[in-house]
Amino acid sequence: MAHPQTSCVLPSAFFERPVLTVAQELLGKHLLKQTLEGIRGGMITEVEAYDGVQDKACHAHKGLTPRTRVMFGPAGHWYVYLCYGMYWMLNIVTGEEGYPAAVLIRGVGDWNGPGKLTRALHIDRKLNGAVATVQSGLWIEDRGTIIPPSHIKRTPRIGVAYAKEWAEKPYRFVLMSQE
DNA sequence: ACGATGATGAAC
DNA sequence: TTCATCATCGTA
Repeated sequence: MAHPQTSCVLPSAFFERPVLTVAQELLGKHLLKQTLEGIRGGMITEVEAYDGVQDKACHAHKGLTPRTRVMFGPAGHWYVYLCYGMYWMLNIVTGEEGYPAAVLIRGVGDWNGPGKLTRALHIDRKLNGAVATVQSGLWIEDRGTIIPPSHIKRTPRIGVAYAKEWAEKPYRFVLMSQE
């Protein structure tokens, strides 16, 4: 049997698609960070989609501001912001340039929760606006894992009750654990 | 159930 | 310049 498929760094074209498509397909991919101790990371297990100015839960709902500028830019760049004064949230920009959308990475490997994984991987504002490449030190790889649609659970997003009807949309994707 | 903790955007 | 709000988490 042939050697298992080699790792492939996701190219920007992967992210230049509708945010719901990208969010779903990010499950099973590997988030990797270059640290002083070497390359660390794990499989992406939970994500949320934030979709344009019409999405009341999306920061870009307020329009183009200094904070949301990265989301209006080209796909494949990191959008990192501080939440509740303590936790860094990691997002990857998707879709066409000028259309503000991004995927929030909420679960990686054994880290459950968006603030825990950024703390573990030392991800902070220095990566805001950077491109997801090996050179930038934070990237995503396809290691050949196939995720059947039946292993993906869709639910409303977490912590966005203020978004009214948009809070109910099933924009959260969770990889169900398998034995 | 609640406090830590600071950036953000809007109001004044 | 002040204010309410906030895509969270650990402790109680």
